[in-house]
Amino acid sequence: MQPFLCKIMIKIQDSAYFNPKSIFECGQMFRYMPTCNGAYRIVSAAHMAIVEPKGNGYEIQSTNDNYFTHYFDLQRDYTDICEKLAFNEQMVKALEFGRGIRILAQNKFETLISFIISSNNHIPRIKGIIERLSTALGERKHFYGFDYFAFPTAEALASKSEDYFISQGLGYRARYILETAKKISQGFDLEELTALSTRDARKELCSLMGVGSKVADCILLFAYGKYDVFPVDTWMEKVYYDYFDKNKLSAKQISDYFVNIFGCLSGFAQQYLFYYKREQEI
DNA sequence: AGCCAGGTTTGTA
DNA sequence: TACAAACATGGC
Repeated sequence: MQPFLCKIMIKIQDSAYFNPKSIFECGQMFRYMPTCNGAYRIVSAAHMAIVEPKGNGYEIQSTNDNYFTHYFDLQRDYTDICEKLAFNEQMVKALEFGRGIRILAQNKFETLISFIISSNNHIPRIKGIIERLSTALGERKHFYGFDYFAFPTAEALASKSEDYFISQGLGYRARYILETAKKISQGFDLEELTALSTRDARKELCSLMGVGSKVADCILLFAYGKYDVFPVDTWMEKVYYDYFDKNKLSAKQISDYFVNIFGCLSGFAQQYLFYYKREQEI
């Protein structure tokens, strides 16, 4: 501890487009814990941050300010995005409801594994499984009196057995996690995909066990900053039929329908709609 | 008590 | 290419 040093921290002066509840609970990340008075403790990869209200904005204390400045996508102007996404009445409502959402720039491996776990699964359960794996296999860390566990490395996951992951409640996803962790630890380079087109990067991600088009789109959106994707899950199918059109379409067709409308801002549109719809019906 | 979840894999035509 | 069954688990 160095109590005499002034701790550098991130200050959010204008909270018009920064709301921790919206950011963390909109379904893009799973390692968050609401504490009190609108504050949150979060873990991303090997880093931890504490986000708390201060004055008209927020203060973020973290293990790595550079990491979280990028993570929160703080340089982006969301005023412009929200203006362009106001396509219809339901979009306006979703934008108003989720005003403080920001699409996070998350760790690629953590996002890959987390969204393999997410498939055909409930968010509360996904959170539980991820915390269990992190506690068991992640490096123990310490920050401001809090113990936390880094997200497990590919090597740490690859060193376990399929039965181990079944014992952790992963069900039939146990095999997917093990196979994909092995592939990553054996040299499959997630960073290399950054330079590829969205289409090519998606194809590469889909070559990993447990990654289909929806999970791939979530990884592209939440970890690669590729915003020209529109992940379609059961909630987004409801959004399509309730707010947009009644034509019976496949998930792939629904995704294409929305990308055709929202283009390079599709990922943002999807996230506002997901948060809005799920919070209405949950 | 069943339904369902931020779907993918595998098999079939 | 398109469609359907199988799939483990547990929160609600």
